[in-house]
Amino acid sequence: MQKKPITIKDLASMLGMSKSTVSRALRDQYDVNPETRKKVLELAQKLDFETNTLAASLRENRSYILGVIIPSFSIPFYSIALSGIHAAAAAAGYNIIVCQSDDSFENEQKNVNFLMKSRVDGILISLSRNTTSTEHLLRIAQRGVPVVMFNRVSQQNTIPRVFIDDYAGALCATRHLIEIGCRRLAHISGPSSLFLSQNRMKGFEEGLREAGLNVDPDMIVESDFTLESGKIAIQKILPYKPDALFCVCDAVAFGAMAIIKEKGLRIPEDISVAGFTNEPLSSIFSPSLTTMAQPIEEIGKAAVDLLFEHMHSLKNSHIRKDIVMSAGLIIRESTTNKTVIAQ
Amino acid sequence: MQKKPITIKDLASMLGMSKSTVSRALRDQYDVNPETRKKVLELAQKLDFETNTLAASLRENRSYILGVIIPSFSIPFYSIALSGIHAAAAAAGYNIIVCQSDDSFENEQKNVNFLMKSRVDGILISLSRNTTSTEHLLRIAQRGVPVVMFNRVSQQNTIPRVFIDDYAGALCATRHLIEIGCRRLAHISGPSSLFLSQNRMKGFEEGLREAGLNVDPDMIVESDFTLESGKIAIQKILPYKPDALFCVCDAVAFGAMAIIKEKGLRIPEDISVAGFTNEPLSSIFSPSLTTMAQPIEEIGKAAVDLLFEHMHSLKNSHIRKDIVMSAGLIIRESTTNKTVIAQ
DNA sequence: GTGAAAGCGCTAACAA
DNA sequence: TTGTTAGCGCTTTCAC
Repeated sequence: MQKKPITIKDLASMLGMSKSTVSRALRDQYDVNPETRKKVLELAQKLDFETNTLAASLRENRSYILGVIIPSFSIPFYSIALSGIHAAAAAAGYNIIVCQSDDSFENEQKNVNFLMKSRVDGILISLSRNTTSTEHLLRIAQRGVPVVMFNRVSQQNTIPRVFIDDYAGALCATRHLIEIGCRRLAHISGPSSLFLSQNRMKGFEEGLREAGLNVDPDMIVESDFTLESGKIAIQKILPYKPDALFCVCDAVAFGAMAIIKEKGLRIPEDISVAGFTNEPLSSIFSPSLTTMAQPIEEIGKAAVDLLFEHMHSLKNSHIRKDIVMSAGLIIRESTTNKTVIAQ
Repeated sequence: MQKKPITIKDLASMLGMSKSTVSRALRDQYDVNPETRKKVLELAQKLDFETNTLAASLRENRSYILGVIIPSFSIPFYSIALSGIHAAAAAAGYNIIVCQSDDSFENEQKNVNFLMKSRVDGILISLSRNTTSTEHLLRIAQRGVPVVMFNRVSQQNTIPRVFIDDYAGALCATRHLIEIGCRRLAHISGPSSLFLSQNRMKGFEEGLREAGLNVDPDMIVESDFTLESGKIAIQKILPYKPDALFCVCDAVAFGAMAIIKEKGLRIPEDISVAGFTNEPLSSIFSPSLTTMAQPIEEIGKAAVDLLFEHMHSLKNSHIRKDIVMSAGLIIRESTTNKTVIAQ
């Protein structure tokens, strides 16, 4: 059973002063006699007093808490992004509540409602795979709670966004594959409902077109970002004998590579493989994985910064709408150009 | 700027009834005229009313929120454990606030204080590497807020714990390495301050003793669970020519294997490698990694269950103290017994 | 520099 | 079944 915690009222009566004086002494923004403050702080320390933030938030009408909604804790990208978000929020005196949608739109709506009920001061969200509308977000934005989408953002840009230029990144990776001599390029895409997947797909297709290559629908298979889905997708593609594979993310590439090796094909000699994200393990996988590196922690930090801009903005000040970052090509063994190496 | 949200008072005045009736109608545990309830719910729906949980929690003296403290979001184990914790908590109508200590004792204490100030109903914690005392936890337990340690638990058992039998797991892995013919066994351990590391180390040592092998201190090097630290540790060990390596976790094993391969040594022919955890990638790493599989989500769920037991327990009821689970050996390529295979 | 008093939004006696 | 009232712990006018 929970014991009744000490309150400022307790402190006040023990010290023979009023609640208000104790309250003021506890924070350092008011004129309080140094003597008085000292006494208060000493007793508070001694009795392990802790301000009830529930009460303070209720009174102040702000909680110093940010809500974060992610598809899943288990996706490495979000683990890292959360570190960045947590750090940036903490630096500004904010704490975070993290919810996961499990890629369900219904859960995502529930998460939003929960965060609203909890009176968070702002919300960061990476959309679920099944989210097709952003009405639930517009609604809360209209209620005055700022929202920022990050990574998995929607196409419509009424709500500020922080994301990677996925189109350019995919184009870059595709050009690289073509430059090293590949001609039969395959792509394992992400869920087609996501703007992010669409853009990486478009970048891939543009890369092919640029080089005068055909886009073969049989060589494009959808995944759900998981290792397992990568394994399944590549099996559908292999019969068409690709000489290169561009994957929507590293995890999918890992799964695909496992199967490719299992079938006795060599990477990169028979098939070159490129991923997207640059997960920690991609540098030590065998072969190490060529990939488009994303500044993950920075994305998290940027999302928090942008949220603060919108939280503190006056009506007429100039604030950023979107922040677009770029991914950088890291060439590793999975796409090494054997001809070049031989020289 | 945040607009004033609708309150029950607003609803009451619009409907011409009292706050309490509205409050009662909104929850379904009171006798309220079905007609009345219907009207209230309809208006609430229409106006997007959302109970202010800050106020409700303050009044009810309970928040329906569990606090979770983990060393880092970026450790895969915790990503998965969080999924389990989140699901188990949600099933019981609880939400979670997650804090990371970044393996700093100071941060851990700050996290505890923050959660106490936020009036969470219970706390789940995996200790930071630098936590040597559990006084901060005993203090809050005494204040009536139940605490459960999971995974990284302390040796002292005043506080309920959920953990793996690390000693038995390590012993099992070590026996396996010896059974396949290895004689010069090395160990990359975790931070020696952690009970978990100590137990895995003891299990390793016992395995050697059982087989009449010496424990060579030069072949035991400490890591901090990261891939990088595994790379560094193995370099110190290689000069002593081990024929087997037992790592405190899979990430460390991945790092070590990368270096072993770089040096031109073969796995498992020259060195067999075993890990601990069974991370998703260990099955598709090259070579795939032999490891002690942990039921990670179940650990998270068990921790939540145990916390609820302590939260709801009457003084005299029988409640569990510790929950100990066991890890299971998964044999893969990194320790394949070549002699056997050749048959 | 300090105190008295009101009120944030909600729930729960107690009355009616 | 519904209303009245008090109060959770805090901050903040407004006096003094």
